[in-house]
Amino acid sequence: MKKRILISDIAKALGISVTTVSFILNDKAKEKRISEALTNRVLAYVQEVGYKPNELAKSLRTGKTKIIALIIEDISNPFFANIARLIETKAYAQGYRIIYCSTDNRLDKTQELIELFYDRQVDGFIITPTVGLAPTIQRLKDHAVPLVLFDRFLADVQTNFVVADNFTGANEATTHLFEQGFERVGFVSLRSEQSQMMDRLTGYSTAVEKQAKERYTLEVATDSWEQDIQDKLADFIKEHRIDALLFATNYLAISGLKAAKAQRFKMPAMIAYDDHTLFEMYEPSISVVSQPVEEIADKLISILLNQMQGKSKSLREVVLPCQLKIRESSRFIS
Amino acid sequence: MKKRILISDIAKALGISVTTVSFILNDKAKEKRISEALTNRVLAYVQEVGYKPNELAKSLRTGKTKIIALIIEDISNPFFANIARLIETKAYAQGYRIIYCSTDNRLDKTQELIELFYDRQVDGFIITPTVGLAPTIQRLKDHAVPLVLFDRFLADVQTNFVVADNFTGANEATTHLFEQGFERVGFVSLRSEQSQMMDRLTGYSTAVEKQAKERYTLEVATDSWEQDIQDKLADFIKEHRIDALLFATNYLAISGLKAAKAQRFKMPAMIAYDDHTLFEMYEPSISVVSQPVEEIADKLISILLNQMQGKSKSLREVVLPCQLKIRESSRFIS
DNA sequence: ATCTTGTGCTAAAAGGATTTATTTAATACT
DNA sequence: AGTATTAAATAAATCCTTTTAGCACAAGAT
Repeated sequence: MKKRILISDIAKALGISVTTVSFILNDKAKEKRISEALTNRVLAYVQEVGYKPNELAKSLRTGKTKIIALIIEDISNPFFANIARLIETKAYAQGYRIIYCSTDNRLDKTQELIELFYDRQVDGFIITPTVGLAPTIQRLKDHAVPLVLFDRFLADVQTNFVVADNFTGANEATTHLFEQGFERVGFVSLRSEQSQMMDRLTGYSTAVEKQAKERYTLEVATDSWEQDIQDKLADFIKEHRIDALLFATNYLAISGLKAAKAQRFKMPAMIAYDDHTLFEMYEPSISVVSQPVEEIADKLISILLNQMQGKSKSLREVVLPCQLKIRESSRFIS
Repeated sequence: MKKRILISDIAKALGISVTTVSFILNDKAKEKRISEALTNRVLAYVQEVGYKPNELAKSLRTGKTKIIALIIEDISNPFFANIARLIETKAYAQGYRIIYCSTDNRLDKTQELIELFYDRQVDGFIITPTVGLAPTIQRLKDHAVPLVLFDRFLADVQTNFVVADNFTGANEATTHLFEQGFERVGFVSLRSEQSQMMDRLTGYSTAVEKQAKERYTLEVATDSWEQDIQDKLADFIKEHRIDALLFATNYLAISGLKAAKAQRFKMPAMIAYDDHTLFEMYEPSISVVSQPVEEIADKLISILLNQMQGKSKSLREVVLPCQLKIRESSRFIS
């Protein structure tokens, strides 16, 4: 268990000053006019003894931590886990590490997490905001902290964000169901004012109106029990004699499938929002509106890096198109 | 964008020394015999101005970061994502944050990550080790870094670990298939020397021998293409006229299902290792050997916390029982 | 001979906390 | 009265870097 080697050890060993070593290690040798001979000697020695600077001390001095905070609804949801994975890879390639936490969409927890990571001086934030988070986000903005929201945005504060075109996604899905010949198309979503949920609802409603059909919506409380959701869903379908359904999230759709299985009723035609291995493999395979996860992750990172490196101060509001993947579950069977 | 308030600001405002404030804030008022009156005055003022210490400076001085590194095969795999979520929650409750990275089971990347996080002075490590990682782990041990492995362990170095009883899990699953009346039970696994894969293979082999039946194994290279895996699987099943299969990982099992779907052959009876939403909902539902994720996460955190808080230096090697969840896919249909 | 300019390097401050060692004042004890 | 003890607080060192400001010397300009 030998002691960590310090920059001062290097300096002492070579009989030069700490400053010089630091300059050389931070690629400022040229700029600071350190001779090439010495530069090479230092580099060689550093290599030889395997010196690595103490990142904490470095961060303390520079104010940069090379850490990005990922504050996300739930890392165990495949949609978020996949994005997390992509973000991680891209950040890593640029020398950034990810520190993350799940919020469960709870405002208090989210606020606390942001505060906490802010105190830890992370270099930037990627956040799926909860309703009511605007003041907290505004504060980050006031402190000029690089940040970008995703999956949803906040109307009350202007920030960078990357979201999918949820209106069009839901609209096209609904229209597709009507075009298939279904008449009583329902919409199941979360009781939430999150922008993505609102947009999906509006997308559905607009499509229904255009077809001059009836609207049937079911809003599930975010903190409901699984069993409760299943019961409500079954009732909803039976009561309104729904013949096709659009689910606003993948887990609601899964609850729907579970309900049908447990209570032995036939699931109407359906489309889910956000793809999932299950939907691809299910019998019948489930049609979905899928978000371009790769592009989302790409945009998130590139916007954030730009902000962090001060290359661009301009606001970036990115809306990416969704893709309607038509599979078997939305087919009309007369 | 006002300036951060420092501990020295507090001291100045109250006309006392920085030392005193620090003692009070670190619950050492009693021990250091700071008068109760002053203690309260300081606490009140700190509360009032909302002072929070700079965590970097704190960490630099104390050597503690309150950060745990989670170095995991792949955060987008539901099995790992679920465990990550549980670990996160438990760590959070104890004031620890998680910094994570996915390794893809690549040795070089894993080594680099460990080195990196070590330099960042994380307080502890939770790692799914790759083959060949023993020297790196040994080095961490030499430096007395708290760590615990999971999902698999390394034979060449003694460390804390938490794994499932993979031998018994695979053994029982295989035996169950024979008991159902299947004759030609195959085993599909990864070409890997990871302990959990070896144990599952041994579990299968032992069960086969006990029944005096034939062994049929297929080992897939870890870096194979999806299409390649599917082709190999289809060939394997046909060539050996397999009537039941045990899959060593959930994603191999999913590849199997995809192959059957794409190439339109009937999937033999099967059991998968590690549960997945898909398996629960699939038609027929897929029997699985499921690992006790909650308990695994519990043990991991409690062992790590114990180590970090110096409560226990003893080695903890935890092996938790798996649960065979019999569903439809392993039923014999004559 | 003096002044600039440029080269190559360094001493010391700064970043913001914790902790060790010490001081001061007050009280208790012969 | 003089000493020992204790309570209450603090100055200064420490953690390990980066960065600012500046020194010493040589070469060229006036």
